[in-house]
This record gives sequence, C-alpha cells and structure tokens, in this order.
Amino acid sequence: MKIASYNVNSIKSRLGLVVQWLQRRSCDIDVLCLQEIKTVDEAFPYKDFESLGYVCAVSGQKAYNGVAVCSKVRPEHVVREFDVAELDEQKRLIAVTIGGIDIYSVYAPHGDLRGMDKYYYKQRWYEAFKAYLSRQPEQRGIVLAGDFNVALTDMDVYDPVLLKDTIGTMDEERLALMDIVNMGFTDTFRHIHKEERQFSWWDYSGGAVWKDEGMRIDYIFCKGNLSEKIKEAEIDLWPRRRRTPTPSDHTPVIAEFVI
DNA sequence: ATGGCCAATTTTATTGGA
Repeated sequence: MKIASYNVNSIKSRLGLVVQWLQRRSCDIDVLCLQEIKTVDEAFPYKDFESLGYVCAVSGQKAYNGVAVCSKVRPEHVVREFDVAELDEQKRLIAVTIGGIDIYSVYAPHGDLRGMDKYYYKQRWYEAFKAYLSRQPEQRGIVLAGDFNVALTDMDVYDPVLLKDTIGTMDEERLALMDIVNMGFTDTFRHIHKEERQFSWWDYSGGAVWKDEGMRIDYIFCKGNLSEKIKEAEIDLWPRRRRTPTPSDHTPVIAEFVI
C-alpha cells in the first residue's frame, strides 16, 4: 500500500497537475493526503478524483489551509474535529481510518521568527497535537502524512549555515517535532534513505528548484507495527520540476508499506 | 530552465507561504 503526502498550494490551481501526476504513476497511490487545498469543502473537485477511482474526505476552509485524504477504499471512519481549540480553529488536520489504521493529513502552521504571533501559534499547535496523539491508544496503527514546516536535521536543508535559526530550522521547532517522533514514530524516508539529502520544498523565487536549494519539511511518519512494514520511501520530483502547469512549491512524498 | 515567486482576496495592493 502506497501513501502519499502532497501540499498542493491550492487544489483549484493544481488539479490538472495532480491528475496528470496520478495518471503518470498509473494511480499507484492508494491514499493521497493533501494540504493547503485553500478551498471550502463544497468546492473541492470530488468528481475529478472519483473518475480516477478515489473517494475524498475533505476539511477545507476559504483561502487558507485546508486538508483532505483521497483513497481508493472508502474510509471506515473520518474525523474532522479534534475537540482542542488549537487544532480546530484552522483546518489543518483530518484523520481517516482505513483497514484499522488511522491516517492523518497534517498541515502544521508555517510559523514566523521568534517573538512573532505566528511563532507562538506554531508552538501552541505542536503542543496541542502532541498532547492529542499522547491520548491515542498505545498499540494503534497511526500514519502522519503532511507538511510539518520543520526540517528535522541539518541534513534536511541545503545550507544549514545560511538557514540557521530561520523558520523551520530553529531548535525549538525541531524539538517540537522530535517530541512527536519520539512518541514512537518512524520517519519513513529517513528510515529507507539514511544519508540522502533530498528535499520536498523549494522556494518559488530564484529558480531554487533547479539549483536544488530546498528543505525536507514534508514527511510520512508511522508508528506501531507499521514501522516494520515500510517497504520503500520516495520523494517524487516530477510534479515540482514542471514549468507548465505551474507547480506547487512542494512535491509529493511517498511511503510504501507491506500491507 | 535558460528565468527573475505564486495564490487568494481584502483585487491593481495585501497577506501568507517557508
């Protein structure tokens, strides 16, 4: 089973490219977690995904944020509200249960430099998400697929010196995500590719993608016995290295499980 | 690849993204 995470930066602007990408891969993705769909539920292009064989669970909002999970199998259960103020005030989280596994599409706050409102909001959001996850049953199979807006280590940025103490590389941001990882999660890409510098996001400006000046901030984490079932992990550069249609600034990350 | 960031809205500027 292949699970993918893709921050599309507007599903309306990206629909054509996402469809092209899925078809190019012969629709080998079983579960596609989307972030930054930037639209309300009613405006999500359900039908376009249906014609490719996917059913979509959506938690959207106007203009900003918004997440979805499109899967070949209809989920047994969908959660859109998490009964925590920090996790519900913006649409950054949706969870579906497929084959007894809880799969989350995650869009962590971007944040800001130290001292700014959005810096503190990111910290509060991570605390709330960690606390929420700690309340889940220990043995539960969980996959977290999304844009976490943190580069875990210096290996995950193109220039650690230049990018030291910037958004996504600050120690406290890394600790916030590491806290979650340390709850028993495995970084699927790093598990398979121990030393490879590969990125999932590149700035639109300056032709960053062509110079490979990027960061790895999109992840698929898994816990429970899923960690022993990771078969392959991949970052697919194809959708990012298009000129037309205009790509997202992110590219999809994929993990394959022996399930 | 041969450039000079992109998307949505509050729209001809501003905000957010990272």
